[in-house]
Amino acid sequence: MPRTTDGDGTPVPQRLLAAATRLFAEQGYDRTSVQEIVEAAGVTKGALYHYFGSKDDLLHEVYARVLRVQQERLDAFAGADAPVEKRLRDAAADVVVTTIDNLDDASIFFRSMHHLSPEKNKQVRAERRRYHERFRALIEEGQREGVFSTATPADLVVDYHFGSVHHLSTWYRPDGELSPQDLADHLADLLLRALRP
Amino acid sequence: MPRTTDGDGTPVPQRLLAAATRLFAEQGYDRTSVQEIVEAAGVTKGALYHYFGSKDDLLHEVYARVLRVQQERLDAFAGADAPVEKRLRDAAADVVVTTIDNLDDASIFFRSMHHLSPEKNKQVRAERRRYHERFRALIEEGQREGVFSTATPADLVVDYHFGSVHHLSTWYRPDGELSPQDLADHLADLLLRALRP
DNA sequence: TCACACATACCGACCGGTTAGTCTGTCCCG
DNA sequence: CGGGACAGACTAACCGGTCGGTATGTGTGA
Repeated sequence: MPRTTDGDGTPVPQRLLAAATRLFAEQGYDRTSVQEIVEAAGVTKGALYHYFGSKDDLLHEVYARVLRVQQERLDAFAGADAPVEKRLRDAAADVVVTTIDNLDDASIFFRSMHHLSPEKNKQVRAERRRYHERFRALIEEGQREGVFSTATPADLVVDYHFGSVHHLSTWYRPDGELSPQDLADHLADLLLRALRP
Repeated sequence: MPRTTDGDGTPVPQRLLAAATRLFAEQGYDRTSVQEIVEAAGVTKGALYHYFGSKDDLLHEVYARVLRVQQERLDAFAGADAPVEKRLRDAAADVVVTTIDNLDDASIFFRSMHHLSPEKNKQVRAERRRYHERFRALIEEGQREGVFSTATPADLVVDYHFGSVHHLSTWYRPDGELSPQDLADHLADLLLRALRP
């Protein structure tokens, strides 16, 4: 039997990624030592450097995974067959729900991006931009149709909305009385209300 | 002549604080060494530890300064003699302008808060809450008067707005075509539009 | 079917370098 | 001449990453 899955059923690379995600979110990238990560995953440094090129590489993998998932979901909502108000509302609410579902990823995202090497940072920013642009296109579509106000430039509206989404990890408490879906509905509502002509 | 001001006219503690602020914002708290700070301020470690108890202490001072300034400004705007819509709009726009004026402080704030020791973190959160509550009271006042919609709970609206304000340091580029005041007007407008009954 | 060759997965000691913080001493002002 | 304001050498603790080594599995040719 290959060691890759021993002890626990999940393969070692995934276990390392999961441990790193949790620890990065809890203590920050710089404050998490490679030693801590491998201990949490039940392996040693040899295993980590067998699968990943560097600690930085590990962080990059976390980002790549999140970005991939979010882009896929946005594309699905934005490309649906429905009026633009509904598509925007659904997309805006969905990003809130999935962000809450992965609050660890979110806090890593907005706190640790500058720890990535310049080239990887550039790569992440490029993917991030693609995401924003898809969202912006949705708003511009509604503005052309006349269902959204043109008082504010679309890209500003996008940054306004995502600013608060990114900050969810700072103030949202899962044990509060507001369910993720309720919160998502409220935030999407705020966006749509701000866009009323 | 006391050494306290030599070389440059500004006192050593302030020079240390200014250097630390810039470096923390540029590279993050953990990636900035005490050695770098003292070199940038033109002194040595002896001076730093003469005035500050620890590196953590230095970060806390940065926070304290920002919070004090922002609270004062908010109190002034919120307590003015004007209809609540105008007071909220002015306060919402002002926080954007002053945040842009001190983008370094802002990026430290939202990236490095978790580096503070638990007790200092608690202290900062408490002051932060006071600030949010003053802002929320303004919204609730308008809701009672019937000039703001009650569709969304006031504290959610506050978090929505400040989420994007905190994220200004991520995406706002001072060399862009949008002046700080223009941007502030747009963001305040988005808030007020979302609150229309 | 057995033996040999090789690859993969992982261990853990180790290294060069960095860091926050300390401590002793010096200088200068009142 | 006493004490505040620093200088700067020093230390003890880590940290990311490397590397030689081992155990297990897999493919292949006779």
